[in-house]
Amino acid sequence: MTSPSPSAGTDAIEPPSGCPVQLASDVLAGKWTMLIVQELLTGVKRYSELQNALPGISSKMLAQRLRMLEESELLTRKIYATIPPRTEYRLTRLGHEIEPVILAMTGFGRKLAATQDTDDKRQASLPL
Amino acid sequence: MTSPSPSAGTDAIEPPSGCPVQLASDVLAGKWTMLIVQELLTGVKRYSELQNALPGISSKMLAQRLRMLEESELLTRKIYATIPPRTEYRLTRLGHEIEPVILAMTGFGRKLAATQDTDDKRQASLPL
DNA sequence: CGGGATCCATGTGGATACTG
DNA sequence: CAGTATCCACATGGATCCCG
Repeated sequence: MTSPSPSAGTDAIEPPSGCPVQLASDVLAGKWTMLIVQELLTGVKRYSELQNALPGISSKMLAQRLRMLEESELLTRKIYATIPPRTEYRLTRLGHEIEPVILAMTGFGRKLAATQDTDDKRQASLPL
Repeated sequence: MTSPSPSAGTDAIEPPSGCPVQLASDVLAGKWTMLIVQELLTGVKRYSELQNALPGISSKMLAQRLRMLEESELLTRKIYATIPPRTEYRLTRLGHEIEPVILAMTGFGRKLAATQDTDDKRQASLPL
């Protein structure tokens, strides 16, 4: 990335297959995935806690995303066979590696919001 | 994030609306968006260069994403009304702010790949 | 409480063809 | 070269009902 050599021989093109960015966004895609991870980043959460923290999510989507993240080994599920049942979701070590992504997206999201805020025409002709 | 206080009074819940992460992933979502930005991060690119660098993308998707990114002020389009026509795409300053996100995702993507690689049962019982 | 199953509306994205 | 237009297949995701 940092080597600006346009005609380097070793890196042919860089197809989507095998591209780390593609792998990551493949797993993190989906409307709620990032938000779920963001919640889990603050600690262990139960199913109902997640559902409560994510206003608007349906139980289907929550369960689905949770399962996806589990299959990708980003979180673990701990089931307490009690009555009433209780399930705890906890990020794995790999799951915690998502934090820099969340952080970066938070930073960018803020700049995006700030830009759209100061977006009125008063200085639309600012140089690039 | 770093304050583990579960019952802090100032942060009620954090609905998806207004959440920076949601804003960012809203703009960066889409199958090819990240890859396009990644290409543009290395410098100015023409339409055909992008299409060439992104094997499998259709002209429709490329144009569509490019327009989206332009509307979000993440890139600018410079059209040369020559024959044959020539269009150059260049990230804006705001667009370059995506780089940390790409970098973070690259890092995570690599760890993901490495984990899936060393995923055979030989040490499935490693501690979290 | 923590889901699974089903149905369905919409969005996303691919293929193809056409244009300035 | 740099797109646009149209059609269509499939994936995403919401609503609702049901179950252990």
